[in-house]
Order: sequence, then structure tokens, then C-alpha cells
Amino acid sequence: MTTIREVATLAEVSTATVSRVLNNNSNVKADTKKRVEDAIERLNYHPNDVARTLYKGQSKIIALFVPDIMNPYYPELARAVEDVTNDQNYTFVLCNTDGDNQKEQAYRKALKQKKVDGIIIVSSTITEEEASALTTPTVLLDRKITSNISSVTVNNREGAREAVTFLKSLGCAKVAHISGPQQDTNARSRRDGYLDVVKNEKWFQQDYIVSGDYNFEAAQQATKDLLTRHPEIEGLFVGNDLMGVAALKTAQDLGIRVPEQLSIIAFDGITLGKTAIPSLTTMAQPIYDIGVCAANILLEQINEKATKTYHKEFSVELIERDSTKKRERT
Amino acid sequence: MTTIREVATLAEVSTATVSRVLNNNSNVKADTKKRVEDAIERLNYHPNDVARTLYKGQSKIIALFVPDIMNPYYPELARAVEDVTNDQNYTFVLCNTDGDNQKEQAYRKALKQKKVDGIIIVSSTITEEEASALTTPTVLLDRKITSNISSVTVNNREGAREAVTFLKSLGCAKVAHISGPQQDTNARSRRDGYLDVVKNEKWFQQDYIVSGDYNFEAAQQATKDLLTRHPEIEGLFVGNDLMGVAALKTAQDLGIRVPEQLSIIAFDGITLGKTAIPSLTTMAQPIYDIGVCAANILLEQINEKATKTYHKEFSVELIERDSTKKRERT
DNA sequence: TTGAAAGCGCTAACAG
DNA sequence: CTGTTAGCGCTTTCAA
Repeated sequence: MTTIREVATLAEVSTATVSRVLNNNSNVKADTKKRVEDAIERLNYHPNDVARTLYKGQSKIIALFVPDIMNPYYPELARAVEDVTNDQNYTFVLCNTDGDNQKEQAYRKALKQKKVDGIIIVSSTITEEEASALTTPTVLLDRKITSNISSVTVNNREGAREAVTFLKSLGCAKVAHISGPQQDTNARSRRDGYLDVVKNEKWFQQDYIVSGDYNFEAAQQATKDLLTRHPEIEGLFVGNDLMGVAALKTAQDLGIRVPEQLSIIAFDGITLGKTAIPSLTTMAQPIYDIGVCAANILLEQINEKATKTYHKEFSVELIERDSTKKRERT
Repeated sequence: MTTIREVATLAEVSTATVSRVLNNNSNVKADTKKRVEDAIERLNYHPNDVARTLYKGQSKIIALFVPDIMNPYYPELARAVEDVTNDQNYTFVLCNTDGDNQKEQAYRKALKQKKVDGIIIVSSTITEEEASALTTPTVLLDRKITSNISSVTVNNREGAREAVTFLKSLGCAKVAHISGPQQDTNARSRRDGYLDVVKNEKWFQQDYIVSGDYNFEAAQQATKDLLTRHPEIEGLFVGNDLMGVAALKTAQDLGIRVPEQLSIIAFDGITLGKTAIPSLTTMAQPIYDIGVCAANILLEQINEKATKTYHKEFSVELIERDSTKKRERT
């Protein structure tokens, strides 16, 4: 490793001058600057970021915590955050928390010790106390906590209402719901949205709601149980696209034709839904925009010490594909 | 931030002693140790990793470079690397290179300046010169370069041969291939494996090979062109699962029944294939094991300065699902 | 068994 | 416009 000192020696200046050239904030006479630049070039010198970080207390690293990197929603989000942060010369770190509070805490601690500048946390198990105790700038995704932590969310409940209403408008007489894990805020909101629309229907019964745990296999089992028990169901609102594809597959395995006999709509708008057969109708989140927005808020919080807190809510949008269809009158 | 100095003051020892307790390598008398531990506890002290890194020149960070985080193969791989490295108290960083040499170089430079301890690079555009010039410990995935860089690969060519042979054994008279981008080593190997089996068949013609660029949309278009031009095709060997699902979907859109009229086999063994309808037969890579193996090699290289180089090759395995089927004699 | 002190490589006062 | 110098927080000789 060549150091700033060697550059200084070669250029016959002090390390301070080299530093000035490196950060070009202070004025340096044109030809000394040239000498320094030549020396840097000749020695193939690259500043040591660690020393810089130690001095400044800022690492130019930001992190994204996701509960499950295998769920295709998160790579899409990560992509957005990465694009924004790379643009601003931050290094982007992706951390997988498994929805495990212990693991998340461990990561928070490790990153704090590494002076990571900011964190975006997706819908985790973080408690309100933990959130308030945070000393690193943080943006919460899919989660609004009544404290001064910024958040970016979508209108889950209204989106769910819209999805169920859409199924009804297609002529689905009875609509069931496959929900996410109930400790999850957004899974609860989506279920509540479903309930808003159906709870006063005379046909509605509690076991029209089954839990698929935001997990492919669990959702397959749940769908199978549901459709076996209730063959009369004509519409299915599924809590996310991953489970939506599972439902699609399971229904077909059971010999139920989608969309002719059963219309399925899910939630998220991930690419996976497009590739399903039939392609999946969904309430799409603007995933990329959400990531960009979260990243921008975080960067603003890092740069301007001003503790301004944002709570941005995006709207989901109905994307009609081939898993839903107007029912023939019988 | 509490520092080691404050701890030392409170415990009435020198910073050196605190450091000894922290790293418990040197001997410290039991009760001074106790005093220090109490002080650490009372002050809720956490050592500053950046200072440590500066002194030691090692950051305890390792990185994984992937060409496309949206391709579901990579999250599965990332998961494996993360598990191994977390176990050993490394922080894991995921970087998306877009298969872009510029971007990859930028990342390599940035991480080097941050004293990242090691990098696992997936099938990138890295040249042999670049690879040889590497000063950070590196493991190459899906790429074997004739230099002293360790690599972990799979037997792409033999796997491809096996896939095509399998299709023939099902009774598929004519088998076509949707290939990946030809600058990609493994895409070329898979195509070569296909050619090994079919190039001497009297029915074979060059335009039975079309490129899908390891990309969903491109593969859809390629499949459409291929099957329209050559309705006589009975078997399709697709270069990876992502394109395999695209082919599946496109064939069905064209009214071709899979597997009755057309058998499709792909390559990789990602979860996506299981969720497809019909589920996708594939030559599965042991993705998790590959990640674990690469991580272990890297860690060994980091820890034992011994410049031992490994070249590990894994075997792919045929997983028969519902997109292939023995043909009825006609 | 412990402490003093010299750095790791860089930046930013403060002088000049 | 440039150099001197004092750290950022930690680890590790070297002495005691």
C-alpha cells in the first residue's frame, strides 16, 4: 500500500497538500497540484478509506435490511436502493435478517461498529423502543412507527379493498383470502382491507381466511385446504404475489381452471407474477420508486443533520393480467 | 461514542489493558479483568471496528459480486455465502455488477480502499490480466482462469449433454436449444454440450440454436421465433431456468401443450422452476453447496496466507418434473 | 501482569 | 498557498 506520505515525498510537498489535492476543497497552486497529481499517478496511489472513516466518523456505506432475500420482492427493491446510493458514491450493503429480531440486532450492532452511515429496514420485528433508541439514521419500510423515524409505506388496506372489490365486479360471488403472517403489519392491513369489503356479506365466514405465511409451500397447503373445504369459492385475494403463484399452481393441480372457475388476484407486483401461467393479476406496488424514495430520504437525513422526519405513502395500482376474468352468467 | 480510553479511566487501568481484555489473548489478572468488564458493561462500550481495521489492515468484510441480483439464482447463492461468513463473524456485502466490467472494476476499487478481506466473483467479464493483477483474495465462480485464482464451477458441458440425451430418451425426435449470451463461458459450455449430442444428427440445422441472453423477455421472443419457424421441434434444452420458464410460457401461449407436444428441460435448479406451471425439469446445480464451498475457500485463503489454489467442480443433477414426458408413439 | 508510547493513514485547525 | 501538528480509536511492542 502506498500512502499519502509517499506521495508527499515524491511530489516534494507535505501530506496536507496532498490531502488538499485529493479532496480539492482548499486552494492549491496549479503547478503544485500538477506535481501531486503526477505523483499520485506514478505511484498508483489510492487513499485508504478506513483512515478517512476513522477521522470523519462516516463510512460512506449504507445498508438495506430485508427479511428474506429469496422473496423476489426484495431484489427488486435492493436494485433501486443500490442505484441511488451508488450514484452518490456510497457503498451498498444488503443484509438478510430472516425476520429474526436477534439477527437484526446483531447486524445493527456490527454495522454501527463499522460506522455505517444509514440503514433502510424492511418490515422487521423491530419494536418501538428499539426504533426510538436508534442512533444511526434509519428509514423504515412498510412500517410506520409513532416515533421520529422516517417511513415509506403503501396503502395496503385500501389496495386490498380495491382488489376484493375488483373480484366482486367480475361477478365472483364468494371471495376468500390467503393472508400473510399476522405479526406482520402489512399482512394485517391487507387482511383488514379484505374484511372491510366482505365482513357484512351474508356468505362470509371466518374460515374464508387462511394463512399462507408469505411462503410458497405454506400457501400451497393453505390453498389446498381452503379450496377443498370450500369448492364454492369463485375469487381469491392473496396477500402477496409469491403466495399468489402458489395458489395459482395449487388450484390447477386440483383441476380448477383459472380464471374460468376461479379468479385470483394478489399483491406486490413482482416480476414473478408476469412469468406465471396464467400471468397473475395483482395490486402492484411501485417497488423501484419506493426504494428510490427511501434511499433519498435516508441520504438527506445523513447529509443534513436536520432531523426532519418523512412519512411517505405510495399507492398500489391494479394490474389486470390473465388470472382474473369476468364470470359468465350461469 | 464511548472510547477505550473512557473505559480505561473508569476501570483505573491503561488502554492497553482494556485492549487485552477485549481481545483476551494476553494474560490479565482476574480481578483487573473483572474491573474492566464491569466498566465496559457500565458504559455500554462497543469497540470501534474502523480503528481496528486501520491498525490491522483487515476489515472482516467479504463481498459477493453477482451480474444480476434479479435472477433468482443469485439470491440462493448469496444466502449460502452469507450463512458461512456470518458464522465466522464476517460482514457480508452483496454487489451487483450488471455484467458490466466498468462497474465491477469500480466496485473492486472501492472495496479495496475499504480493506475488504476477500471477494467472490460470479462469472463476470473479468479478464485474465485483471484476475492476475488482483491483490485481494478472490474466488471465481463459474469461471476457471488459467492463473492462480481459485475457482468453483459445475460441469456445464456434461450436464448439457445429459439433458439433451434425456430428451432423446423420451422420444423427442428433434431437439432445439435456447442459449445464453455467448460471451458467457458457461453459456458457451452448455451450447457445446448440446452440440456434442446433436451435431451429427441428420435433422440438425444451425438455426435450432437461438439466443435468449439469459433474460426472460428475450427468451420469450426467441422461443416464439423458434417454434413458429420450426413447429416440428419436440424437445427444448434451455440454457437456464429463467429462460426455461419463459419458454414454457411462450409455448403455451402458442397453443403448444407441454409436455405432451413439447418437452422442455432447463439448467440451474432454482426455486422458480418448481413454481412454474407445469413445474420445470432441470439440470440442477447444488447452488447452496457451491456458495458454501466458495466461501470456505475464500476464508481459508484469507486466514492462512498460504497461497494454495483450489479448482473445485461440482456436478449437476437431473431433476425430472412435469415439463418433460415420454412421448407417445405415433 | 501492567503501562507508556508509537503508530495504522488520513484530515483539519492553526500558523506562517 | 503551504507546512506543522494534533488527533480519529485502537493494538502492540518494549520496559518495567
